[in-house]
Amino acid sequence: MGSSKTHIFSIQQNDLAQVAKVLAHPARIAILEYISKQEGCICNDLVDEIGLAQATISQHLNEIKKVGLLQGTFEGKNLCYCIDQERWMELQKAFHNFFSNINLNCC
Amino acid sequence: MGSSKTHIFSIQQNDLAQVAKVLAHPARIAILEYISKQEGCICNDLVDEIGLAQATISQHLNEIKKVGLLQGTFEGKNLCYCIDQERWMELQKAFHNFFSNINLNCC
DNA sequence: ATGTATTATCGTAATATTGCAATATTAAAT
DNA sequence: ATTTAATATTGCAATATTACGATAATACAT
Repeated sequence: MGSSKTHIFSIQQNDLAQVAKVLAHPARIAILEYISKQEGCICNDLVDEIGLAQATISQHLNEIKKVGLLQGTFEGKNLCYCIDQERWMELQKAFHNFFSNINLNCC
Repeated sequence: MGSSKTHIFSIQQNDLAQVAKVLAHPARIAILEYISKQEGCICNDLVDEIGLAQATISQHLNEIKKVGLLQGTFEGKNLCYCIDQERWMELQKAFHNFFSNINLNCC
């Protein structure tokens, strides 16, 4: 074996896990934090800022994009990555619900 | 290579990523949800409930335990796993801060 | 002490992730 | 059309994760 048995879990459980997986790497946390600090974002800045190879940064950006957290628009010759506000708040709510709905009165 | 370059990131970034990693598997989401629904929790119930082998469940529980989210106390002959309230709320706050501190006014 | 039930650990195989160099693609400028 | 700069893709190696059967350890009951 080795692959996750996703089919035995609910869509909600798989979705939350998938989003958490994107946040489960410090480089992607750092990328999201850095993008949010800028007014815009040129990807090459990220390579200097984060300290990973350009190819690696590009792959991480792709992972973030895959869960819908990035919007990319062109600005001159440079690609400008932005955080998708609507999706961001959706995930914020999903995590909030997960943490809130857990019943802690045990033992 | 293949291993994460954790040393180039901040402690905060690594910590949040590590916790997210625990939530990055539907089985662990399901386990946490199930434990919270019970008044107590006998691990064997989990095997029936989740649908993974006993060894696999035990490993997942260990991952959850490693980030301090579980308290285990003995109750008769069965081990009773409980969610650690303090740690839970700490993580809730960490995620809340992460989502809140991101500045979305871009592009 | 022995048997039974529950949980943990070990060993192993399959798959996924991480990272980078090399190369390709893309867009703008000359 | 060529050159230049930025980003994406490919191919590969190293490491991590997921899963399970087999086995060990633990706790309780007899």
